Amino acid sequence: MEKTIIELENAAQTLKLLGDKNRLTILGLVREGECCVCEFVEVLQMSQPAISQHLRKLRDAGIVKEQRKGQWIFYSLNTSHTTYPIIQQVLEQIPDQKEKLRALEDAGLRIQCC
Amino acid sequence: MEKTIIELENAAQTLKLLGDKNRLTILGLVREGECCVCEFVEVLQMSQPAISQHLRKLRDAGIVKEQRKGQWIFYSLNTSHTTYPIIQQVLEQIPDQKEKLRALEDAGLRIQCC
DNA sequence: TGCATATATAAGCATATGCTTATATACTAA
DNA sequence: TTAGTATATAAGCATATGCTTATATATGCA
Repeated sequence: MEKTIIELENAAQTLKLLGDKNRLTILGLVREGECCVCEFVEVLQMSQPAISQHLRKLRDAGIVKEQRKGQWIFYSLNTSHTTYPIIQQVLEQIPDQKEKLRALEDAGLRIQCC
Repeated sequence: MEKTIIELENAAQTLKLLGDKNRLTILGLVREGECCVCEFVEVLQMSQPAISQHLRKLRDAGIVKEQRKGQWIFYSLNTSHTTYPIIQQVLEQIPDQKEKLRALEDAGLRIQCC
């Protein structure tokens, strides 16, 4: 398997974005599959604009990509981005967020908007 | 091989520290072996207090450890720290800093103080 | 068309960050 | 003991960051 070396400056910029508890949780969530904004709002218990601003940073950096589906916009990991290997490695070393998504589903909040 | 999961909050704090070009370079350097402060100053072309402050953050977080040898203080990776696996994975994905250390040695600046 | 829902953007503000300069501390050697 | 070298700390400042509230935009549906 060939190794892609990520430029130090790009890596630093990406790591800076990962270095926030809320954004790291967002990435932990999309790791499980695409999520829409209202789900992040619910799981993180943050205001919608705050979530939106975090998502914008992640999207501007190419870490996540968005896809509109009618009324909703879904975010997912951008697996084809240069820094994806770093993201992947980092996410493998933190607790997964499956439980939070399950709780959301149990509360009927996942179906509600997706 | 057993997997150690790093708490999300700890991971975020560590990643925030890695998310700085200069600190990431410092870690790239100590990855090759212990280095003293003056070497960081030389390689990064930054002021001594600026380097010192970066080192303090890394040390306070447990990412690096220090060892005084006479007049000099050497820094190295703290391989026994909880977040070491993350550091290790990240460092494997960025360009190594061997060249810079070699240049330092060629300039006689490595021997000078170590 | 008009209203409700989902999301984005803008402006403002408190706090965090990363440097600078000045100074303190610790060690070495004359 | 005194001077020199290596490093740390403190204070100050400009800029970055992450929220808030208010508002704009886009879509779906009656």
